[in-house]
Amino acid sequence: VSVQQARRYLAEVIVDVNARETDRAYHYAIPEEWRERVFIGMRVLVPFGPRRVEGYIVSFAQESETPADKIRPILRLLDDYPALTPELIELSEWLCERYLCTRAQAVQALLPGGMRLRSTLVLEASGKIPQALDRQEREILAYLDHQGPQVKTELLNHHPSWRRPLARLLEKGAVRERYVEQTGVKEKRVTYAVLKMDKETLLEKLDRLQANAFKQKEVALWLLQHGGSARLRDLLAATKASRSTVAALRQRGILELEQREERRNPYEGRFSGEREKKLVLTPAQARAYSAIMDMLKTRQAHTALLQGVTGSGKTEVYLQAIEACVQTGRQAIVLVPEIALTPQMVERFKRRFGDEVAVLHSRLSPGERYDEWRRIRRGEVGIAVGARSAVFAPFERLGLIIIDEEHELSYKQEENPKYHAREVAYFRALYHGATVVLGSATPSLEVRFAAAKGRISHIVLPERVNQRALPPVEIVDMRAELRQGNRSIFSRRLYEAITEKLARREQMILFLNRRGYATFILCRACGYVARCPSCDVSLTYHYLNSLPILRCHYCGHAEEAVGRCPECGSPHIRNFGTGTQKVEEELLRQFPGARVIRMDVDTTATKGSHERLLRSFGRREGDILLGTQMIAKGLDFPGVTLVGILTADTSLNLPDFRAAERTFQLLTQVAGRVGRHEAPGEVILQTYHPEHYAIQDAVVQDYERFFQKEIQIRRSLDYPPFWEMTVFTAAHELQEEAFRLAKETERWLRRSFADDPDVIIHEATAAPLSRLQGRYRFHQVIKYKSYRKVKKELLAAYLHARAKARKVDGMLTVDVNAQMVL
DNA sequence: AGCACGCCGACT
DNA sequence: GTCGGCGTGCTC
Repeated sequence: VSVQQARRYLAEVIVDVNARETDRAYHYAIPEEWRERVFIGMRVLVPFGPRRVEGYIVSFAQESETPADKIRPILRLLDDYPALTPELIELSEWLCERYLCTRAQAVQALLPGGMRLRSTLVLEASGKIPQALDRQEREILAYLDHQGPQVKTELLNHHPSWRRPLARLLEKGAVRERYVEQTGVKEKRVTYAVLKMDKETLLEKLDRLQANAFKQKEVALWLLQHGGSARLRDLLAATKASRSTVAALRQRGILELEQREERRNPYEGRFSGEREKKLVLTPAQARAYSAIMDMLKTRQAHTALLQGVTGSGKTEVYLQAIEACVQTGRQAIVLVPEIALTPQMVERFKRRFGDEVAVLHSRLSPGERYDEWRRIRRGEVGIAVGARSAVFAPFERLGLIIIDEEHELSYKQEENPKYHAREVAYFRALYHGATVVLGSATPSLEVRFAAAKGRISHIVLPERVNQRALPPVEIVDMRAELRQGNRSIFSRRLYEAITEKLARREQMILFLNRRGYATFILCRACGYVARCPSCDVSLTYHYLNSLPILRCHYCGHAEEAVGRCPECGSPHIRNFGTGTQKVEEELLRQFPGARVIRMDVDTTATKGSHERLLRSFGRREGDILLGTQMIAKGLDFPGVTLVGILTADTSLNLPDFRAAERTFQLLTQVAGRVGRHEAPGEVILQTYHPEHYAIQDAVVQDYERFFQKEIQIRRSLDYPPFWEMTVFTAAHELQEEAFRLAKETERWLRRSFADDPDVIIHEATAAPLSRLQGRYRFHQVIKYKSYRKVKKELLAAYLHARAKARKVDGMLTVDVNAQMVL
């Protein structure tokens, strides 16, 4: 240690500047007085050109190639502990290589967003006024005097012409620049009042107080009753005392005020009681459990697919494996799709493990998130449950990573770094010798294929815990309905079922994968369809506070809906397709008195609304839960006896190679919401493609049959899992330019991989979403057998094409191991 | 990515 | 002459 300490002269620092040009370590001097307190992985504030930015120490050095006069000292340590562990530093490096992102982006993904430092340069009048000032200089000074200090970049954005006169004012000293660092979330500190003497001394001392010091006595006794220390706020509230009373007690040395750190606990006061007991495992569960135990015990990296139908008790296996893992002093991460991270799911973990589990999800405040993260970082908890980014939970003795609903697309991040949580889990498992368990009723083709090839273990839970058969699924051919004159959203069969369930006061779930009112609007006179002005999609009809508006689901553009066709003026303009809003309206019309709870992005936008709606349905305050994707997963309501899938085809018609897989998974998932308890359930599935294999196989819940068919298609069309796919996307305001950029990428790739049989380079083509936010989009797809063999060339192609795109004001992005091609 | 600098055509 | 737009280069 002492040798290392002695050598801490220079720190190699990654700066939080997201640019290729600055994507490397910079050397900074470590001020002498910090040499004992500086560690690898710490966040620091450093000068960077004319700016100050956040940086991360990735190593120490004694000497540097950089001339000594260029090396500047670290300005500040941002934490008193290293935010990044050595493993996370390595992981950030791996993320860059794997997903072709910058180091700054990689590190940002690893840390809770709220803790990032934001530095702004603020201008203020110095009060010193030189004599010779021109008109503009006087104007700026007057502005600053009047409006107070201004953020420099904002000021110059509003008044670009002020750049030069401002520079002169700075030189003359009439205006000052000052850096303001917003440190991001910090520990929450709360003032406590603490008694400074024992009971006897206190009572004695109180006796000797003046007779009229009622309040002081009251406060001191209250504090004594409450264990000698309490939050100052609580004390003042309870005793109705004022600060001056407390100050008087302080003066007499009776109590002292202390700043204490306080945890922002999102589950304050809940789950503190008795822990839920383990359930008795079924023989199949016990076999799964012991298979996982065997892998854990080796302390070597292992992966297993845990495949079990909905209701087969995967979660109980997870819980017991986690418990065993934690008992041996190792830690566990559980990933759940954000959409399935419902209160029900969190409660299950909290009831079992109480405060031993840290929960990370998007509905926490930045402060709560930071505190949960720090409990993990300090090793105070052994378990982290969360969505995708929880895979970065900074544990140092990781033993087990569970990815539930492994097939979910949300495990792939859509922004840089475009990582897949499963791949990050593999990296971490290798580092720690940990076990990865991938759980699903409908595994992704990649994972199921890996199990078939023996690359990962395959554990199967063949039946439901309660031995209840899966609910019968009935297909309704909507084409036949139409032929027989039923133009309603509800088939006659579904209509009857809803009527019957309502009469019996049973609950039901209706699923529709589309929000809004109508999917598009069309003029029957001239064929005009309302489209987004900046994206290549039709606008969706919504009601916002009972006002009809047209909205783009991709960029958020909204416009008022008019009763006449803007092209030909015809009044015969009407809605086609159906969204959740319209279904809700139809339900209320056709089933008067039915209580409908609608759940989609529009009704769950505000904090807590998601939980509120679910709880309300759980308390049977609604008969029908109508919703999109978000009701497909993780929900468990004993009273539900009917699931209606209004159109099973929406996802089937997506122009993506995973359309069939997605459809099968979604239908199986939704059907699984019913009949988990005593009441038998049924599922009614409406479709225009009853003969499609994804639908046929979902109806009988035959994953294996689906897998066999789909894997053959993937093989014959050269899709994953046989090839990995990387997609370059070129975007430009002009269609020709976007195409040219994609073509340029294609050309470069073809030159790099001449006739490599392990690489397939596709022709540049228009993206299915051919225009987005005002830019035309073209794809360039490349497939390969081994990333290791192509990564250098991929990076070169990317940098080349990106540089070209820059020059013409275009965009070029890359998605390594793309999961979706839209 | 920011930010400053410096060049150059368009104005008072 | 100066103003304002934009390309270029640097950041330990």
